[in-house]
Amino acid sequence: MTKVTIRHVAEAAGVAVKTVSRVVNGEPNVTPDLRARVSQAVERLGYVPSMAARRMGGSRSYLLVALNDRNNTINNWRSGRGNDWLDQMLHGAMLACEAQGYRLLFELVDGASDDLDRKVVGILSALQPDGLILTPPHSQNESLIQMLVRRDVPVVRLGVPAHGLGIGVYMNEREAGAAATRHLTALGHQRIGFIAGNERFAASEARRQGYVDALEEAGIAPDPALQAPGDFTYDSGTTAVTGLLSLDDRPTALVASNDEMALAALHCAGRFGLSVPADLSIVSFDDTPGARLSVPALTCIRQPISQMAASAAELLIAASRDGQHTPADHELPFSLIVRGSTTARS
Amino acid sequence: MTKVTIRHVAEAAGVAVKTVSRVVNGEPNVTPDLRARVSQAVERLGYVPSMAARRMGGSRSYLLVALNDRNNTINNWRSGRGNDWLDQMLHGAMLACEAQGYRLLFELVDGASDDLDRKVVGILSALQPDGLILTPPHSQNESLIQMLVRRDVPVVRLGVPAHGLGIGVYMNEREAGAAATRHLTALGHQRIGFIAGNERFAASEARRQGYVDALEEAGIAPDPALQAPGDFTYDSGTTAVTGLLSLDDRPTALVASNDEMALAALHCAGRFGLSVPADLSIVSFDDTPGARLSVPALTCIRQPISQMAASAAELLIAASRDGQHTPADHELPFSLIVRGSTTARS
DNA sequence: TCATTGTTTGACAACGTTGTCAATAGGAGG
DNA sequence: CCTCCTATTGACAACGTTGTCAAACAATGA
Repeated sequence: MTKVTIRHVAEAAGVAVKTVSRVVNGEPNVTPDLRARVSQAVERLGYVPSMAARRMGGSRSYLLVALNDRNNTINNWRSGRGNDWLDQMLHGAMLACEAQGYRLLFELVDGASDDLDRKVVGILSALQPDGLILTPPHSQNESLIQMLVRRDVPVVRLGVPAHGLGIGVYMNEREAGAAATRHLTALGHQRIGFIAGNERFAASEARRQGYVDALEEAGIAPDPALQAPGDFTYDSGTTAVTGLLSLDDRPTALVASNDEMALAALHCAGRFGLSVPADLSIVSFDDTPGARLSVPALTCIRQPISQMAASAAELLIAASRDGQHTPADHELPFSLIVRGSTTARS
Repeated sequence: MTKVTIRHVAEAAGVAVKTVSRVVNGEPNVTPDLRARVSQAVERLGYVPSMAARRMGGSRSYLLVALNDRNNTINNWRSGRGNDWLDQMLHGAMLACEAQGYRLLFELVDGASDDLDRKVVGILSALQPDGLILTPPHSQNESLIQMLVRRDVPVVRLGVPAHGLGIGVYMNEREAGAAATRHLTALGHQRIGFIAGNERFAASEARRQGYVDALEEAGIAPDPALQAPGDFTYDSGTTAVTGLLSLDDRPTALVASNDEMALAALHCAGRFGLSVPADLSIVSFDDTPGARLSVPALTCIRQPISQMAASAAELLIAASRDGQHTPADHELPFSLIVRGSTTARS
């Protein structure tokens, strides 16, 4: 009933502790006979190695840390990612960790540059993780990442290309912006408005560029008056949409940079006597639960969040195991989910 | 630039490592002189003790683990708690941990009883946390908790009274159900429907009882026909509401056991030609973002989730520090947030 | 046969901290 | 001034694992 250590297993199996260690870690050079005896003892005693001792004795900690900005998790949708971004991220990363005997520790950080650096170093010193997952907007913090790379900590940057500094796992935001817009041009829309996201996030500008790309593809001249600023919040969506719908030559369709602003657009349209999608088509980004439950449900771009997180974890584990530190970029596919908020131009 | 250990600090300050340990841990019996010298060295070298080594050497791990059911986090609102339950929980618990130099590790578990027990024991062996936070529905799993108590692991049970087994941190669900209902009776409603939650969660039945309590208080005989089953999902809400609104003597108000089913009710009401709140008042539970963004916004009961989580963490830290293991119950207050979905009976 | 190579096994130090206990210093009381 | 007690400091073992290295043994080739 008391704590069972590697020594107990060794004794039970009649071998040296090092042999148990080898078996538990799947190392080579153990005869099948011994391997079986040890495995049986492990099973029978219910032995699970202590992470702390592993970290002390060996060179790995079997721990990954995910850094998230505090403002992104507080219950306010302020980040534009919605609460289930976190949810999916954790789910994806944890499954991948679990499969490889790793654990994920989730940390909240905030604060300005210097303070943040100090905090991250503290986390590194205390936890000594085998790798770090950075989420937006910190995944764009070049100086922070430089510091981490200098310290030889494997780093995955979620949501942005790494461009040689760390490992990037992301979707093509620009292409996604284009896909959203193409969906509308294909439906015959010509006047298409765009509600931008918070500039703090690199994805915001990329999506806007994609929007412009698709318009040009369709031979439509991008009209600056149709591009409204936003910051991912409901209120900013209301402001933006009010402006766009007040134009003399109002748009027949909108691309909103996230679901929340799209919901604002949905409600706002009603105030202008417009019905969605008959008078106004709306495409957005995120595919949050709110987007599925609205009436009509929103056509939107879905990010492969949990796959991105799973890849991130796998890449870090591989990097730490092989002691490699190769920068890399991994682009994952997004998907366009067509629902009731878009229709052909009447 | 390399790893700085307690030995480096000791050397820099010209004292023994044990003295540094004492200063870092705020132990008594160190002269102010030395304390200052050591603190300064710690600061200058940027020393942060290694959690792994602390766990190895000492008796504490400075780590709490929160156990959550996998089905509650997957992006589907299936649990009835909405995604931001997780968000708020993490936020509250982490803040409390941070304030005391602890860390929180979030773990997903699932599976049936035996399997679950084994998994939890594995987590205990690997991580050796100073305490465990259980979320619903596992916080109701008496056999699991008995096992944990037997192993002397401090346990907080979130969302339910502990009744002598572990530490309970919760809100009074029954009273909350009554408060929601009282709000409606006070507005003059007589025919008040109730949409129940998933029976797997103890809160579901408690809320229903509170509903009955409030009706009786108001001298209204509870009508079984007005009580519809549900499981916290949108679809179950639709089914329930369709049934209730199809009654000859249809209710003028509804209590929904969570926001998502309330949103279903909101949409459903439209299909029956009823407008909310003029023809149908709706009160719900959770106060999720969706409840605030709907039109009209939902009147609802708000759980003090992040406070509950913070208390949980604080109680565990105290319990582990004092080596105490006293069962206790802590009830936290809920709040009724009145918004646009309720009005006086016309 | 003997040296050589490779495979399997284990002994032992090391990791960075805290718990224990002994040594020392400083003060109080006689 | 001496003794006793307490406050302060430090030396050292211990925690549970893995890395390193050497020993024992088996297989290979000359």
